[in-house]
Amino acid sequence: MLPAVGRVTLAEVARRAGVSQTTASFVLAGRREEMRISAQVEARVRQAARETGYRPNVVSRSLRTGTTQTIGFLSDTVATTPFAGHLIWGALDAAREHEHLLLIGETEGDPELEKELVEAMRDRQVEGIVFASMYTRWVSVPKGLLDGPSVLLNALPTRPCPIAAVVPDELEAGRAAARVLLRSGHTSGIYVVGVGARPGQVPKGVVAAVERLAGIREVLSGAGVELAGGALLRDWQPQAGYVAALGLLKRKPEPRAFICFNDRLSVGTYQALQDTGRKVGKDVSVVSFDDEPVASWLRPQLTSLAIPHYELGRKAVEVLLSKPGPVPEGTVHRIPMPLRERESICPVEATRKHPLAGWRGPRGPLRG
Amino acid sequence: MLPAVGRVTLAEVARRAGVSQTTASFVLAGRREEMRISAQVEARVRQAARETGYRPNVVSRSLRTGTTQTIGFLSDTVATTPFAGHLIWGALDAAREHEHLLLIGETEGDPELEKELVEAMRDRQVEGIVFASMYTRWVSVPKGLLDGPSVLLNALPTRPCPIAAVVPDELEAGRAAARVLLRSGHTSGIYVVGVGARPGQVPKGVVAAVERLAGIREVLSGAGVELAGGALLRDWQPQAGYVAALGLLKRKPEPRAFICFNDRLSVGTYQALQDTGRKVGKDVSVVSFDDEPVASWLRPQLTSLAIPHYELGRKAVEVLLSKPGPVPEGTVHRIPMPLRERESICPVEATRKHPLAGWRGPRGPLRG
DNA sequence: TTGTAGGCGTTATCAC
DNA sequence: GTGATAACGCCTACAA
Repeated sequence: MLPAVGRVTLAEVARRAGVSQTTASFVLAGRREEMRISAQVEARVRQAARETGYRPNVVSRSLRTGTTQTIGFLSDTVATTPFAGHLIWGALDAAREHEHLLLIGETEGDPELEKELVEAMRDRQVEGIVFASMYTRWVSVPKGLLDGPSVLLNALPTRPCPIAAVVPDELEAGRAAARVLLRSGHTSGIYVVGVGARPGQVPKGVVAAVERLAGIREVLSGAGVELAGGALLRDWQPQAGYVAALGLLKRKPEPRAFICFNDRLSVGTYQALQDTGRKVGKDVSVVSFDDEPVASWLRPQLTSLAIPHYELGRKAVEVLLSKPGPVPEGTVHRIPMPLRERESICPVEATRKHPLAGWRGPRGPLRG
Repeated sequence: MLPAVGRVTLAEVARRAGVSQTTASFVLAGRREEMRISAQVEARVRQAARETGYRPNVVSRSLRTGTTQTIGFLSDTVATTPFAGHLIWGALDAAREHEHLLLIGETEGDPELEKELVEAMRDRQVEGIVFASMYTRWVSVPKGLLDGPSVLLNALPTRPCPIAAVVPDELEAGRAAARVLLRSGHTSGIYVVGVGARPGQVPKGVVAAVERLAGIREVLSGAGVELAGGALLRDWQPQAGYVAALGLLKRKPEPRAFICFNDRLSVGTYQALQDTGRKVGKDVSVVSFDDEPVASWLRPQLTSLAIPHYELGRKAVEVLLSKPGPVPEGTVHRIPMPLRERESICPVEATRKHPLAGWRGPRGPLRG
């Protein structure tokens, strides 16, 4: 029944140092000066602590002070997306900088489980909860989350609520993708893979789809360019991308550029391009999102807008730990998505200054 | 200074129910019968608890009982390998089945950090610590890990110590890889990518390399077959695999099968094969290890021996929670690595019964 | 400058 | 059957 067998308590340290528990406590809390405790006594206490290998029992301290130095990290799934670990990694790093540890839980999107785990964490007196999604989406804030400090990570609340959210800046990423193509001279034959060409033609509930498309359309139309078409896909996996790309390749105007809404779709698109005898980065440009590891494994290497998982995780914890109070409804922190420029974009013609200048149709001078 | 603002305590419940705290405690602990408390009183207590939304404070309970219902999960890195999340996932599931939560930490392989985090976890009175590595390797058990219950996950201790280990059965996986090739008629021109053909020609410290190679050689030599060669690589990434495979393709006997020591090497090998005009699954077989997602994205899909991350994570927690005591030195639980048969193996000739029967040289009848 | 004592919310021992 | 009362280990107001 003895808890933590073998651990030495503060009382024991005090006894060995020949002082009261209070004195020992003050010394070890670094409040010697403040409490005007003699240096001699301090030395004795510290020595006793060292000799016995004393470590404060955080549980009892928590009970007394109400601060557990622990925060909860609750996500829908920690497993399925390869780079999701970086979310946790960032959170972990930020937490450690504040001398906190992370309690994690996985909800699998089950509201019942969500509630249960939120409670299990609050029962353990966590100082706050990060509620994370592995891909950016709208979530209904689970019961009990609002009972204490919390922050949404990679997720937006379906209904306005007084809790901050941290998400990638998908809108700006969409703009960046469009700019990459414009910069390299593309003005027609641009197709999107994963969503349709019109607003609203997106898989349900996927924030990234909506915002990326909006960013793309905004920049494109700003340059007087229109999307030639697209393929709305619910399943953003290579196989679906392959089939979709194959279909788009039969359309007119002939595709000169694909904006794939994630790297897996790009994998399929590459295969379709290869099967139809086209060369990525020469005949056709591909720009993608997410920057999973596979992006740099592909040949030619894929240009992609990276999801800043690590930074997202960090930021969430920092927001949580900095202002534990309620926050104006709709507070959203957007983290930039860095552009990783690689080899999947057709080279810019040196003399081409304006997006439209020098354009000579779908089969330009680059391919003779 | 009030901890957990707004939480109702047991005392409050007892007051509302008009009973003593003791009685309330017994009722809510389900010990009514044992304590011979009237059903009426029980009802009153339960109602009060329900009305107030009472939840026991786990921290104070922990202080009293010494059981925190929390275990620590410490790993070298949670982020870099895509499927590592499944380790955590398995651990999480097993933990939840025992009503435990997981406290996680990342050491980045830094011994100082390891020690710190082990202590931080023990300070929080975790009931045990899973010390995990993201790829199977030998680790020196960090200071303090042996001070309480613990288990090694995906790791083996460099020196014998009284702590159980849970690892994938790499030896058997090596055997399985070899059997796959023998079964399909390969008896020469078999090359390994990632390690050399001889025992000991492996990257330092990589358990998987040693054991997989041993398993392969055992089965092969049992069938009177020799490895034709290999390429010892320290960096098991696609680029290295590409270069290595290109090199091996110039060797004699001409390669008919590659055993790639992970899927990333297979990605590079596929590219080399393609660049030299060979077809995987027709001219050349490829069998691989790990079964990362990319294995099924490749065309043709890659046959690979999967690392059972989920099962590993589960098992570790189960071992930890089932026997919290010291364990005979050298206790190792080996989890089978399932073979995922896909399309990268040359089809077996229907009439071929024995591995050696019907073999007609490196360019057999399959390719005319 | 140091020590005494009370309390954080539970659980558990023992009287009544 | 029920209710004081004493821990668990730590922090801190207050007394000395």
